[in-house]
Amino acid sequence: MPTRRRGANDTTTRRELLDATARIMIADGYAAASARRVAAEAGVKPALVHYYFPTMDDLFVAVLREGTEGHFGSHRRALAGPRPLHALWELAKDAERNSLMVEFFALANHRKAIRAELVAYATRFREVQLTALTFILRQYGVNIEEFPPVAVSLLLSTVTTILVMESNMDLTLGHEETIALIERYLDGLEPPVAADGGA
Amino acid sequence: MPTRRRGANDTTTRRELLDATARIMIADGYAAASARRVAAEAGVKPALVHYYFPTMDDLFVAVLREGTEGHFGSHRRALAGPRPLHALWELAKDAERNSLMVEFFALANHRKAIRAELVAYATRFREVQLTALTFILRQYGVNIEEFPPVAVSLLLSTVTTILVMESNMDLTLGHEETIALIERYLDGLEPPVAADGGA
DNA sequence: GTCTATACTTCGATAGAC
DNA sequence: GTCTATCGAAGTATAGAC
Repeated sequence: MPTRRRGANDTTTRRELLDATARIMIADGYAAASARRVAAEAGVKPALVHYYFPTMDDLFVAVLREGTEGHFGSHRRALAGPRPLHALWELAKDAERNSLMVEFFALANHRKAIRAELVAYATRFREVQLTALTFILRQYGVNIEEFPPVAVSLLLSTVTTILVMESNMDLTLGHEETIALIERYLDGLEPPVAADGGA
Repeated sequence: MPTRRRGANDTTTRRELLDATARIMIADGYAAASARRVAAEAGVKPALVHYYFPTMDDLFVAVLREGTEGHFGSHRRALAGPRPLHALWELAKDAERNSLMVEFFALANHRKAIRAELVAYATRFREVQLTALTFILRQYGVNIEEFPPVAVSLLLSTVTTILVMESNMDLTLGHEETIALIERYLDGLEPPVAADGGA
């Protein structure tokens, strides 16, 4: 189901509206991303926002959906490298992406269209990561009864999301220690020298 | 520094305004907690909201601050019982409280007064829990170089916050497994039979 | 495709009667 | 302490000219 819109999909103006929206959401929160503000940030007039995106929900859904595509690509590349667990962790730590996702979580709390899109995305993402982690953890000899891949997937993204939420308000007490704890654990599973083949 | 207000502190109307605000925030998000809506929920007229709380920020700060007091009490009681780690975990899982705190996190992203209050609260809370956990983990024979209490504190509240955020939008993939993983770990440290005294 | 102009809604906040 | 009435700002969205 494509995003509802009037304007063509590959216009540069459309692209700039999407980028402007994401920038504003990251910098000042979703509440600041009004049609007027988005238009100003993109250098056009407010009515043009509604030309490309009939409602603001359509705009937010498009930002989420099209940002998501790029993220799945990064995820695939992370898994293809020599230390996939570390690469996943680095990807999960991305501050801008996490800030944006936190805004979408907040938005989804009271906007049905966005909630549906976010749930679809998050479910698909966790399923993809689940498949990959099942393979990786097994390869590293982890007891996957004890550490179910789906739980590991959730923990990875969970912790980084909160760390970013807190950092955004200069609340960093305990962050360093938590990151070090997790990275010690990852180093234990997946040492710097690339371990390929069986456990 | 007391909350800025005009009306007296112990009025039942004032109390009802605070409760109404919290209920609305939990049910429909902070954006739904307008002066008009809060007044309707409390059964009074909108102007009265501004009589007790000159600005909406004053209202939100009061909800946060006065809800916080009760939470510190629950926390103290949790620590006094026979299985403090499990009690802390159960407390952290409280869905309503987490929903409310998620709303405050979102609010804090673009409201300075609320950010300041939230940071003060979260810092104080983590410090209190740090002191308690340092004692408890040492008692249980945990290597606190490897598992710094401040990191354990952060992990406990982090995971439950995200689980509630996700549950609120019916996204529960992996939740069961993650909770089971953590509870297995807690059971290992703090078995059902009350272990008092040294490691 | 982009603009001007504007209708309509909802919000926070205040003045002043009771 | 609570109400009625209202102001001004900001938001979404649309109509219609260019």
